[in-house]
Amino acid sequence: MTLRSVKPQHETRRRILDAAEELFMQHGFEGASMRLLTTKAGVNLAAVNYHFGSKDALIEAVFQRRLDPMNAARIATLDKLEKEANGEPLAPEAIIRAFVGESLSMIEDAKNGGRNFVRLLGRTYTEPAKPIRTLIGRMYAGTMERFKAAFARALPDVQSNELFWRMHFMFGTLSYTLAATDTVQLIAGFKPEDRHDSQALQERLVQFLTAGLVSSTPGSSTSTVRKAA
Amino acid sequence: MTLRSVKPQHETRRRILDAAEELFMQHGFEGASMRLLTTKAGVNLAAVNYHFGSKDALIEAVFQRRLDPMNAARIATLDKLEKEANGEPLAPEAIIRAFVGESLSMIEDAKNGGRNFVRLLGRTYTEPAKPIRTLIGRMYAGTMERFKAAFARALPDVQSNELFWRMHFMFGTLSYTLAATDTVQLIAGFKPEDRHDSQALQERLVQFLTAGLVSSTPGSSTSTVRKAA
DNA sequence: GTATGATTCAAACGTTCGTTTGAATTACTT
DNA sequence: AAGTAATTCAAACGAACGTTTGAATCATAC
Repeated sequence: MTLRSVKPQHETRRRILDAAEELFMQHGFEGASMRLLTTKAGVNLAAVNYHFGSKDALIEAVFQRRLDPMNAARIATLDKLEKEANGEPLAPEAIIRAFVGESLSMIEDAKNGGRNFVRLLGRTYTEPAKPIRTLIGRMYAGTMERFKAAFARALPDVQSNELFWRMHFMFGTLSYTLAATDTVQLIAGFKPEDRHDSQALQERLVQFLTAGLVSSTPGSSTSTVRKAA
Repeated sequence: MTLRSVKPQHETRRRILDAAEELFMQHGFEGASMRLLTTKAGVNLAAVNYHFGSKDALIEAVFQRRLDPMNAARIATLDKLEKEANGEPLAPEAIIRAFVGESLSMIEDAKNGGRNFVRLLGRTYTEPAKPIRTLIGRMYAGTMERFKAAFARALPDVQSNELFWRMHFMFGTLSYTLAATDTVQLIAGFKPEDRHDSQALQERLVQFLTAGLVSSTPGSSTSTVRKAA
């Protein structure tokens, strides 16, 4: 009847995706069972298989929903910056900001579940299961090539394999920051009020990453911090 | 008979620990089943419960075996450096080197399974299961306090909460580098020959981290890279 | 050699897993 | 209102999970 209000076509799908996002983040892919998941979503146990086919397909759908738009936004930002620059190479910091900003802004999006997803994403970079790694790699491939090219223009005196490693480090720092489980709280006395201030976090992160990415190559240039005490 | 040679007291325990180390790294804690694990170790299915009590206790034992000596070595290195410095604060790079060197040297230890463990460790930092996070946090607590104090002396003009975040970033970069699953290969065109050159990797990593850790605070000092294009 | 404790073994325990089934219900078209 | 497709539902499926059991085997002391 009219009691159950609007049923926007595929509400069940959305409910499942939201619940999966949160539970995969909290318990991992194997730890979040179908029964726990469907109960939290308020749907029947068989709904996942009906709408997605299998649990693996659900995992893929969870990433599809967020990752494709997120990477599209990253590339759009980069395109816009390069257009504004009129052929000049971008500042490394601007490129870094284009890459991490899209993730970090989702942290504040607690209402729409963006926070859940971004933490899930951070954890997934170190996921052992091969199909999931393949999935993530496939979804990121184009974006990574695009950003590597931008960095190569911005940092012409950093060699290609050197740049590869620095992007690797950048990726690691970001993913760990996103995942930010309570491990860090237990390890180093976490200050919860900082965590939600994504603007301050972004400034700290961008500063840290920029310094690391633009640092002079050890073997080449003049002043390095080496030598030490 | 004399056919089976020396049986050094607890060989079964060691075989189980080695197999667990590798399989936990490859498949995760839940993904590596007892049957798979005991088969690889060449022991009976019940051996884990007999020698360790439960699968959870085995997980804990896997970390105990490597983590305690590793952190002890980190602190010993730091003690030695500070003793040599005669009260002078250490160079930040030296502290970083003391921290990451102990992990990276294990990468080359393929024979004794050190590589397996260090990759397992990398992925465990983002492990969702609460008992495991608690375990890791407990095992790291003392070491982190010790290193935070050393960094605080080396970087007197970096505020405490600022320092916390930079150490957080450092931790993330290291753990991701250690985990270094094939994700990175799929994402960015991995060069396998680099991965095993742990010496070159350490130089790159130390350089990246040092630059990030000593970078000037945005709000305070004069020259920052900000502004950008 | 025989007794004692430690370890290994094959088999089974109960539980939970992801998935499937076929009927019941809902939504939509004519 | 009748008919058709889409969705939901309770129930069950076989498989795999971690763990337990009790007898068999081993090592070691007397």
